[in-house]
Amino acid sequence: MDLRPIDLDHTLSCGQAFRWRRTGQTWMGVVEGMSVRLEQRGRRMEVETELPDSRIESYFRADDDYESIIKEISKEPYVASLVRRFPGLRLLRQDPWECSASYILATFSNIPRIKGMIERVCALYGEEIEPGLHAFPEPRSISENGARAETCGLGFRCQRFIEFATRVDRGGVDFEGLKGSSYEEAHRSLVELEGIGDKVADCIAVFSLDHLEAFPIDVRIGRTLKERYGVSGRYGKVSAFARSHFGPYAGYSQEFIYYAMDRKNIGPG
DNA sequence: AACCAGGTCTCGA
DNA sequence: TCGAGACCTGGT
Repeated sequence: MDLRPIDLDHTLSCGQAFRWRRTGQTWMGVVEGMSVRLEQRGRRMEVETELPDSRIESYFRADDDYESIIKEISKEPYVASLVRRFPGLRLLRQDPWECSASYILATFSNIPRIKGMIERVCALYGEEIEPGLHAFPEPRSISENGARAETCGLGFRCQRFIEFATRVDRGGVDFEGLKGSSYEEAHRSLVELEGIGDKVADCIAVFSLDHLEAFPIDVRIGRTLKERYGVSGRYGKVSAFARSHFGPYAGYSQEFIYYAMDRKNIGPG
């Protein structure tokens, strides 16, 4: 697929999505309930799936003007250096329901465990589309049999997860409306929901609702902002600084920064 | 084998 | 409105 530039390793392992797995040179995942295999080919990728190309292009945000976004966020010197280090890192356009449910589970945990929780939920509730490969479940499967979720090791997130699935199943979350509204409105509506606070709301906004100015601030991003820019304090204040400092595509900047921190802990690659 | 984690909620002041 | 504590438990 001529989606340039794209770097699959950067894009799929930077922490925005939890279910992609790399085996050898192949990345495997599930998009819209269909299995997808991807391989890097220079600055493009090869795609193997039954999903129409248009859906893959949408998932990888091919409609973004990547070059001009990179140019825009590169006005900030630190981000400019990261853009050079990690060319082809792209934001994804995830399904809002899957994204919300996943980030509700991601609360106060760590990535290996988050992946484990999500995989157990998929194995229990999701359709098996290939041997050993499950789709992300529909909200209804969860709401219909919430009790079984207790076997998934979700801890205190379990109740929130079931309640959220039930609400979505009943049409109680208007994702399309949230896409259409402003970032501020979307954020305000999302934090009303049980289990969704400022940070998770921003993850949902930027990773699935096309609000690219959303800038999720977790503890580590927070530390970086304090050390590098001297900003700290309440979420709303730091968030306002980040959106103003990094600009209309702050969400892209955030992903580069987050990935760079992650790399530092693992070691240079 | 302790320790810690992509935060959120609930309290008092 | 704001800051401090509690919080399930899997993965390392």
